[in-house]
Amino acid sequence: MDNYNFYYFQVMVKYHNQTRILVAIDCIIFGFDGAELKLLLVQRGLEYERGKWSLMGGFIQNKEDFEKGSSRILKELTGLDGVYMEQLLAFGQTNRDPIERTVSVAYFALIDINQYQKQINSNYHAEWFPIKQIPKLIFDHEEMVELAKQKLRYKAAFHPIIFELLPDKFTLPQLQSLYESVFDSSFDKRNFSRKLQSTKLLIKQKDKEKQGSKKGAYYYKLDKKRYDTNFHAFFNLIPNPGNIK
Amino acid sequence: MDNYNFYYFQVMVKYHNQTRILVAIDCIIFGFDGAELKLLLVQRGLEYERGKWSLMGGFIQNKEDFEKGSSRILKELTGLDGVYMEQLLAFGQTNRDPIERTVSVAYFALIDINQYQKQINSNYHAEWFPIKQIPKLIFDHEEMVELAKQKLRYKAAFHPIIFELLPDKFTLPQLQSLYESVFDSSFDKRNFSRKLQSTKLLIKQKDKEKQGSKKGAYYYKLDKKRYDTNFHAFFNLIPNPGNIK
DNA sequence: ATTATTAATTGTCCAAAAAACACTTATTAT
DNA sequence: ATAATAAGTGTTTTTTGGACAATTAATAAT
Repeated sequence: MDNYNFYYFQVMVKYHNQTRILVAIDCIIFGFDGAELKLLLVQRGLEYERGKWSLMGGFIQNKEDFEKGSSRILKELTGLDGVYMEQLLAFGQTNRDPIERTVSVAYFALIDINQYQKQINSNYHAEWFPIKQIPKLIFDHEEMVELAKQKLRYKAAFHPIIFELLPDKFTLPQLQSLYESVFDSSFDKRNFSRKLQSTKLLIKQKDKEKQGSKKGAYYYKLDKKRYDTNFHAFFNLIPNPGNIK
Repeated sequence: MDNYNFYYFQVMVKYHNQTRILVAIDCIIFGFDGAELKLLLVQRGLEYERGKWSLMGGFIQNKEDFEKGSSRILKELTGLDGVYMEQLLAFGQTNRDPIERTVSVAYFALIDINQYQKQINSNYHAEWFPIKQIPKLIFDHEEMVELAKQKLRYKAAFHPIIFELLPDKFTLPQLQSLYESVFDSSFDKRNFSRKLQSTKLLIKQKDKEKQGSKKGAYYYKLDKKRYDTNFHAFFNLIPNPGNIK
C-alpha cells in the first residue's frame, strides 16, 4: 500500500464493530494552607445526586487530550487555572457510573491554597474539606481519593512531591507541616531540616514569612536546574519509610 | 426523586451530546530469562503497518473492565494466561492512532520467560526482544515502553518488584542479574546478598539451580505472609538510588 | 524600656546502615 | 588430580539517621 492509499484508507476506514465509550476526567485537588491538608470538592448541580459532593469531573471532548481536558474541567468547575496535574489512574469498572458506562481518568495535584484562593470565588460551588473530614462522595470518587492519598504519601516518601506540586517559595516549617499532614505524624525539626539542607537543592531567600510566627521563617526556593538532574537527593526524606504504605 | 424514579431515570437517560471514544488496552510484557531483560512484541496482522512490531493491544469491550480486557487481549495475541499486570498510564493524545481517535490504557508486567515460554507457541506471532534491541514500534508504543522501563526502575528501586512480578523460585545471582538489567549497571554481590537477607523475607530452599554454574546456586522463595505486611523491608535495595532516574 | 512569649534556628553524640574490599568453596570438565 | 567457573561468605570504614536542648529573633505585654 503506497502513501496515498494509506492516507485514503485512514480517512475512510474506522474501526468497525467496536464499542465506543464515554471517557471522563476527574480531578483530585489537594490543598495546603501552611498548616493543614485539604481536599477540594464540588456539589453536584444535576438533579439526581443533588447535594452530594463530588470530585471535579467531566467528559473528554472530541479533539481534546487529557491535559487540555483536565484543565478545562477544573477551570469550569472551580475557576482554578494553570494547575499542574499528574495522572493518577484510569478507572474502568463497567458499573462505576450508573447512568452509562464511563471510563474515568483521574488526575491529581497538590496546590498552595493561599496562592489560588482568589480564583475559587463564590461563582463556583467548590469547597475545601480537611483531609480527615471528607463527606460521602458519588460513584467511586472515595476510592479515587483514597488512592490519591496513598500516591501522595508514596511520592512524598521518596521525592519532594512538594516541589513538583507546591508554591515556588516556602519556609521549612511550612514544608514540615505539609509532610506531617501527608503522613499524619510528626518529625523532629532538626533532623528534617538537616536532611533537606543536605540535598543542596534549596536556595535560602532574603525575605521571611511573618504570618506564622513572631520571629518569622526564611523562605526557600528550589534550585530547579539541580533539581531536574538531582531530584533523587530527596529520596529518604522521611524517617522510617517502612511505616508508609 | 425516590428510588424507583431514580432507577427509571437511569435506564432511560444517557449522557447526551458527549463524544464516545474507542478505548484500547496495550500490554507491555517484560520478561526475564535468568540473564537478560526482554520485551515481548507481536507483528501486526492487519494490512497497513504489516510487518511492524507492536505491543499487544486491542479494544475494550462493552461489559469488560480493564483487568478482564487486558487478560483477554494478552491471551488472544500471545497465549499467555494468568499474568498479573499493573496499570501504567492512560494515553490520550488525540492523534495517537491515525485511523480513529483511541484512548489507550497501558498495562505492564514482568514475567519469568522460562516459566511461560510453553504458552507462547508458534500459533502466535509473538517474539522476545532484548531490551537493548527493540525494533521500531507503531503509534506511540515506543513512548509506552520507555515509560514502562522507567516505572520498572522506579519500583525496583524501592520495593521488590521482583516478587510481585517474578517466579516463585529464584536464585540470588538471578535476582541480582535482573536488578542489574533493570538498572543497566552492576552491584557488589556481597552487599546485594546481605541486603536481601536482612529483609528476612527470603526462605532458602534445599534445591539448587544448576544451569548457570558448576557449583549451582540455591533457590529462594518469598515468605508471602511476611511480605504482605512487610514489603517495605525491601526499600533501598539499590545502592546509590540517586543514580536512578 | 524591660520582660515575657513564641516559634525559628542551630550542633553534638551515638547507633545503624551502606559501601568498599578478597578469599574460600562446591562442582564440573579436562 | 587439576583447572576453571561461579557461588558464597566477613570485616573494616564511611556515611547516614536519629535522639536530644540551648539560643536567637521578633513581637506583645507590662
